[in-house]
Amino acid sequence: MELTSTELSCGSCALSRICLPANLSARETRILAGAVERGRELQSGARLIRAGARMDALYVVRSGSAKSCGVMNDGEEYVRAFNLPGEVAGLEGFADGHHTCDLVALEPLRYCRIPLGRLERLMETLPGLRREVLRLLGQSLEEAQRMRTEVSMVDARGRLASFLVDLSRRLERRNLPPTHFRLSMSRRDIARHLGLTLETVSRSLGAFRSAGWVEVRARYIKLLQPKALAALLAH
Amino acid sequence: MELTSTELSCGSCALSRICLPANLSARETRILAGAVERGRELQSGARLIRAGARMDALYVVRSGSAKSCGVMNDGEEYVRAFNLPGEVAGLEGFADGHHTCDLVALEPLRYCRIPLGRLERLMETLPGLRREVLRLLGQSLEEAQRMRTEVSMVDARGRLASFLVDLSRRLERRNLPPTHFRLSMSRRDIARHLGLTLETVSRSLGAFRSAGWVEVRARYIKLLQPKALAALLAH
DNA sequence: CGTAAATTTGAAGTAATTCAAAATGCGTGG
DNA sequence: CCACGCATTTTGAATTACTTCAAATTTACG
Repeated sequence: MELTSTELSCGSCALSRICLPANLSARETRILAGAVERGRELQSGARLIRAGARMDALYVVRSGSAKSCGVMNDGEEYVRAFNLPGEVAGLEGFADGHHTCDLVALEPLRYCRIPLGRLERLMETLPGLRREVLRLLGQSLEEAQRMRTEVSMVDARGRLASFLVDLSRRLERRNLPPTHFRLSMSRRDIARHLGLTLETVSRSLGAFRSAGWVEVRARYIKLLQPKALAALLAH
Repeated sequence: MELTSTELSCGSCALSRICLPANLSARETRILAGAVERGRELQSGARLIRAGARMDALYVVRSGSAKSCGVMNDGEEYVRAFNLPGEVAGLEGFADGHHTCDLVALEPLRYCRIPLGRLERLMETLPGLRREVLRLLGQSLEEAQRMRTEVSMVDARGRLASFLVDLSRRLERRNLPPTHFRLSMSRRDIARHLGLTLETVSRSLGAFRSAGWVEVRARYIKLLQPKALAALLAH
């Protein structure tokens, strides 16, 4: 039906400026849209991707949020990334065709799915898509490497500040309030992401609160002085 | 001259099983080789890539070794990776067309260079090359994410053990002695790579020596009990 | 409204850092 | 070849940021 197909098309999606089609021509976007499958709504805790599974598609968060996570051999969980709407997950599967971490919904989640076979065939003919996939991979790589040096060189407060400022920026890009938001992830998830314990995350947040930089009520965060947080990053 | 062109061709390069052509057909390798430029020998300390520079090519170490590094805003150096022969550097530039870290020779270094324009044109027609570049990016991403969780979850000795075991594996793949090698990087470089201080690296190596797991004489390392080191990783 | 989960707060312990000095290795020129 | 001097590495002692363990408090949800 006309309406449904309009809803499905990337061209009319609110995320198109952020998502994979961001830098594609209208024509390329239309063709890509033909390969995109829309997933049904998943509930919090649902697993979109499982570590070890064959990589059969790219997944894009459409609404809600997710974490890319796994467990170390000692059973400890780690969190590689949090995924907001428009962000592509599962790219690490390009390494050997298998995923190495789970993708877990943090709240009710809708997503799009681009089967790998169709993506590869489209990349053959669409140079823009080719460039975009490379850009996406490069961006994820850059981000992972930046996070790596951050975890090893910056102290707990610096890392938490960086996390909050980065999240704020990403929300802003999505036209969501950048200074007044709800964390969809637990303190434990944040800690596992930043290489800290949940107690240290809580204490650092407490320090920001005491300094008057943020307002914290459970998972609701208000950034009162984002610049003070950003200043922590400059060291 | 015939000889020179033979030397230049990827097909006859000793690294072809490890390098970019690893999974390419003979035909694709031949075509790719036509786009590869051979750099002159650089001396230790020379900078192949500069952070901030426009990404104009992919660089591959042909002999010697290099580090991918940069400086934090507080002036501290960090080391994202060490690059051995056959390893491609500068992939993070795909993010926005600019490099974000330097590539510095750790010893006399020879390299190959694949201009980006030619690479992109070749990817248009060579599906194998396309897949290989994606694989390479995926692998770098996976590696960066793995390192990130390692830095945040594993203690100093575990990280150093992981570094030595990984290096050993990479040397082995290159038909170099995996248990008896010379480190081309300083303790400081290793520390900056693992998110430690050089003193901690030295002390951890000392602990391995005391345990009879390694023999250390300056930069010469002999792995006496690689399995003991590998066991540290399993936690 | 009540119970389990999540978060905060507290106190003690520890691995790694920092600062400092000694020892070793390495290249250079006598 | 050996001696010199500088850079790297090792070793030592004190400090500290973060963790760990434990308990109180708040929040979420049936």
